[in-house]
Amino acid sequence: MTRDDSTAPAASDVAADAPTDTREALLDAAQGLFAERGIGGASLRAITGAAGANLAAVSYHFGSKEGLVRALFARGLRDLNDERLQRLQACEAAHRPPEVECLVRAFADPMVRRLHNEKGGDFPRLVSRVLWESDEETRRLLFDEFRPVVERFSDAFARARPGVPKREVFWRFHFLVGSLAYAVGQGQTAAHFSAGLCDTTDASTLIEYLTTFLTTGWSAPPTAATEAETDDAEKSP
Amino acid sequence: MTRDDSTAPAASDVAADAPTDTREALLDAAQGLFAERGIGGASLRAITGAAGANLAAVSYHFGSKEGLVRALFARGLRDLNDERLQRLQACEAAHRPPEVECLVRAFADPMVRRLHNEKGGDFPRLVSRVLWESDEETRRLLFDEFRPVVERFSDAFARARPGVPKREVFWRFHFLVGSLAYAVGQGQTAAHFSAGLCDTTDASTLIEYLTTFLTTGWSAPPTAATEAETDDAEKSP
DNA sequence: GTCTATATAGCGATAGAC
DNA sequence: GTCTATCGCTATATAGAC
Repeated sequence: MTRDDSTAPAASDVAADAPTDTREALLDAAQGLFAERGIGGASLRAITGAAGANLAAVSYHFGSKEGLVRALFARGLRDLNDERLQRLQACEAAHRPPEVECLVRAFADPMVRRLHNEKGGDFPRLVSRVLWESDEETRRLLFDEFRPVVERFSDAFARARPGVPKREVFWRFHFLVGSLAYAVGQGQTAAHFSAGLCDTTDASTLIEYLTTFLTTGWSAPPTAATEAETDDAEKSP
Repeated sequence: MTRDDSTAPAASDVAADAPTDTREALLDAAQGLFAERGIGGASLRAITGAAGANLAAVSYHFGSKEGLVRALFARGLRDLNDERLQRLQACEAAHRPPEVECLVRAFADPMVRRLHNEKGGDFPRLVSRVLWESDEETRRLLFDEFRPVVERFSDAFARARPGVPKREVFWRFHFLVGSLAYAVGQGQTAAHFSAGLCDTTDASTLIEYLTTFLTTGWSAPPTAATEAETDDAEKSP
């Protein structure tokens, strides 16, 4: 009898190198091309071509282009949302109420750091692009998965700056998102206009500059209202 | 002989109601649809349909879709650039060096105010969208007309904050542009996540909140560098 | 699971009648 | 200046062979 049946594949010629061979390749290629050209601007032909797959593979694995986008958001946001919320909890554990700088870093840092990960480095740019995307339905796909994070952070910022009316807190958070998304998605524009002085590949400097600017912006007292603006704070006019 | 030739159009059946009849209608319709759906997302068929014109009218008046975009940028940026530069000069005349808040308002106010002009109110949204547009060539069309304004303002901000290294000035200006463009182009998103608390139609409040946040952000001292960062200021480390 | 071939639809651009 | 008609191209999606 031969004992080498223990070394034989024994009914399992499972995945060659990845969870599924072409599925991940399609997701990676799509992430890069969507980030570069926008979702409307990257065709399935370009994506399947870059992934070394056949055009019909998208329909097989994801059903449609929208299914591909949805799978992409789900894959990328799971990690990003988790990390942001985890760091938010750390801020809340460290100080009560949490400190603004800690919240700014908790929101911005996971995004900026991912910019230069070898794996999935295009995801922040994709998110940035979709925030401005023309198609309302595509934005909704992202927002549905994003909403819990937005609500938790808005809430934390409101507790960190109890003197600022809720409405202004929302706007400030909106300004923060805009700065971050533009920095992440259009860093090349900064490099362009600054004649190379702004270095897109230097994530550490970018996150420090962002934190300085945004944290200080949050430190501003509430904007004096032209009329009665007594939301839930600032008793005296 | 009939004398009614004097009542005949006599060589001047000039413009019915506008500089050129359909040309302006095409520009207005294109501005609205480009702002709403993006340049790639708005077809010439949709634009000519909205303008009540024929599909071939775009080719006749502008040569191509790109020619239409170019004419749109030229029409809108002429006024916007002029107003921004004029207000910048006013800041420089009032104080030497100019004050940061004056510069922030000079840059942001002309954009926000246009949001609710009956005429051309879609132009700020168009600019915001194109800043993120996939197509590099389209962005270049905008940037070429935008560059003088960017350079003048970067320079003025550098003089207003002489303690901040040039590189950080560029990044801060980049953050400012991102906040402004996102607020202008995606105000509806703020309204959405704030459950209506952020009112997109209230330009006055938006400009005040923006000015508060950005001016305070600019007031931050230079970010402490991890290594020697002696650009042109901050002599002592 | 992966391929070829094709159905269906929309795009920008243009020639030529009026 | 404005229209109709059409060319040439590319898109997504899918049916059916392997």
